[in-house]
Amino acid sequence: MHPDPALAFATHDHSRCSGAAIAQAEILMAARNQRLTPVRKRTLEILLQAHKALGAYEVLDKLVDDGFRRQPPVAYRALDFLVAQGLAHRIRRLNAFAACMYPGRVHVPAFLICEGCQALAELPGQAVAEALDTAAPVGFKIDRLSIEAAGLCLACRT
Amino acid sequence: MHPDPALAFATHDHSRCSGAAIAQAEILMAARNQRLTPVRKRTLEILLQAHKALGAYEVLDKLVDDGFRRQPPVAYRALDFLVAQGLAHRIRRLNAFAACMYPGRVHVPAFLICEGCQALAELPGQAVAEALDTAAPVGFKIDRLSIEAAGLCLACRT
DNA sequence: AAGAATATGTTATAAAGTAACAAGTCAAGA
DNA sequence: TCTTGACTTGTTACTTTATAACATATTCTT
Ligand SMILES: [Zn+2]
Ligand SMILES: [Zn+2]
Ligand SMILES: [Zn+2]
Ligand SMILES: [Zn+2]
Repeated sequence: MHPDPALAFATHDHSRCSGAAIAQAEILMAARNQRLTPVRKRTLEILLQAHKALGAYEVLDKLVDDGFRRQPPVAYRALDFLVAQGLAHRIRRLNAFAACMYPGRVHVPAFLICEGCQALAELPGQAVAEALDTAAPVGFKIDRLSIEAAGLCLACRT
Repeated sequence: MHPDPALAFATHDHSRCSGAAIAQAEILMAARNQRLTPVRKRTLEILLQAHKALGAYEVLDKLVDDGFRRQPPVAYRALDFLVAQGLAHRIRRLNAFAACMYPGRVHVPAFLICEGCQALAELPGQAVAEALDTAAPVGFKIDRLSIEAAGLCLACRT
């Protein structure tokens, strides 16, 4: 994943994308009295370093490389924690997870998924959410919103 | 599912909702030289008569009552056909399916899911899609879009 | 009637996600 | 310091969701 949606589909030095995010997550979790334990931290790193959304079992495979056991709850617990804390999002179209690009900030995530290169971009979807609120019947109160678009990025179309 | 989103969360005579839709599907499939075979037709009826989105295995259970065999491909094939023809939509948040309320018409479906009563409403999401297109990076071409909101309808909030 | 395309029957398996309970860790209060 | 309670992890087993693969049947075209 990439902090700048415009760069998500462009080649770039990706290693720098994830460095600061971990540090920020540490601060955020300390402020909330939540524990960013080794599995959780490593899971977040794995998501941050990926160029795409990762399935729980893909994450699990990478956790195994770090000495954790290959058992689904290991991955799901860590992922569920990250999602609950807003450090990651679930991408339902893909049965997958991705690190949040705006951790600690109130936002409505919207995702663009390139079906050519699998790259994923998270956009601020506030305007999208407002358009939906306008269209919704009076009285319906939206709690959680998934906005997921599949398509082709500029590079993959040419 | 309900033709009028405003009525989706209100009690009403539901049997009338599905009657015309089947006839329209027949016409539409004939026009496209597609075959609305017995399983497919029955599957569509099942979706139309439900007050909520149905999982493939829920559909399968109902197909069994009609004499079809309880084998996953039976349900998935029929559902996949309906989705491909735009007669049904897949609701990814729920791993479920729902009959389309605007079959044969070009539209961007947006869904409201009540977590109290499980009722589902399909709204025209064109405005929502335009808001997302505006927010997307230049060059990204959206093919398919999922807009799914979970929340509480008026009745379930009170 | 023959051949091609489409649809269905059937078996088996893959992929994704969760329940349940035991055991360990940690930090606050007695 | 010891105890207690909350949280976290280890582990087994299982449920739910979805698809691959191949045989058979039906329908459409020539
Ligand atoms: Zn986010
Ligand atoms: Zn691409
Ligand atoms: Zn529709
Ligand atoms: Zn409701």
